[in-house]
Amino acid sequence: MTKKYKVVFFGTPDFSVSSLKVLADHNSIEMVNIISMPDRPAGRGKKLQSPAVISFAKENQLPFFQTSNINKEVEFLDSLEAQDIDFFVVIAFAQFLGKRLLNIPRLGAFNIHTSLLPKYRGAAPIQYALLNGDEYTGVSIQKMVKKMDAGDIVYEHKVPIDSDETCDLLFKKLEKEAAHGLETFINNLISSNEEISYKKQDEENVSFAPTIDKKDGLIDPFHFSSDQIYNRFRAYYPWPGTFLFINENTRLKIKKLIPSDKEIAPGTFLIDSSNLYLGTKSGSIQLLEVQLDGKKAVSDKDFINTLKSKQSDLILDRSPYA
RNA sequence: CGCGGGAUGGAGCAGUCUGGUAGCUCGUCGGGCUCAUAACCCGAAGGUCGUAGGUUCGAAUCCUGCUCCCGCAA
Repeated sequence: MTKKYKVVFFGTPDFSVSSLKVLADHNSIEMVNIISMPDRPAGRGKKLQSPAVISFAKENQLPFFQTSNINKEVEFLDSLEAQDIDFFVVIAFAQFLGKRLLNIPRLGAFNIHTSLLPKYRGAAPIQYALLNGDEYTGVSIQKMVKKMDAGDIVYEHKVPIDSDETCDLLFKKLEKEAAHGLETFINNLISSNEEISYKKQDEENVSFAPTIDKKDGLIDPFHFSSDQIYNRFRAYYPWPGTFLFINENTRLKIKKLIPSDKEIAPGTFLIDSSNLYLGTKSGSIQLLEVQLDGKKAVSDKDFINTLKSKQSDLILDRSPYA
């Protein structure tokens, strides 16, 4: 009879579910527990909602545990320590694991990180790859140490980024790649009799990808070129999204845009038949789909129709850049 | 009970505060101009104003219930 590895999973959003599924379906793995954040009020109406990982656990009748700080759950840690856990898998958990926790599993805690470490340590590696216009990113699995995302690498895989790829698409792609990477790593671990090869991270080339702030979604045509804004748009789609203010403090969300060569004065709108452009520091951006608060997203054509019928001008509110 | 915006011809909107024959920019169809056009000119069709009820001589407009959509916040 083959040995069953006792595994504890840590994760929270949709993104974690594919990897959790790999573990749950693996016939050499026993899911000891699934740990996630507490239910939170979310959506319009603020109804309580479970993290995606917990919904999965419930549907599949797997044991789970929810807490806002796992390190403080003393009784729970006691019980884990008593269970001879083989390893942890951590993906998009949104909490740090303290020393005591990291010492529990026999083989270690393995974190799936969606960049090629040591590049983009931190919370938003996928967004930063897009923000910087990178042509590829990847999936790394590192054996966790106390320092964030700084552990030795046990698996890595390069993933190309399409030049027009947006964050939502890249997330989906990397969710699959992450799950595939986890599966590969686990199968190697088992078939090699736990001979894991570790690669140290090159501390010279570390970079960070800190949490995205909502107000970073403001488009700044005075300081950024059309390509930079386009990268920002791709990185922040759909969250937090990119936006700017028109007329007087009216927020205009940009749902779709592409860079353009048209040279227009920075911060100036140009309506050319049914196309809408905004001049940037270099080149311009063409707005293809926009949305006003409380309204549905509309095409450039529809937006222009309304402006024409109201005979109102479209001017950029410059106050956010002052 | 988290806060707020919206529903008007096929599309996007104005009109609602201060009730009185429904308008704009497009699209569609027909005609004209043109070598030609997604351009320009002329004309036409198309709406019981989300839904149910109430107030009124009269409701898109005021009041109440309901349904659906969206932004914020998480």
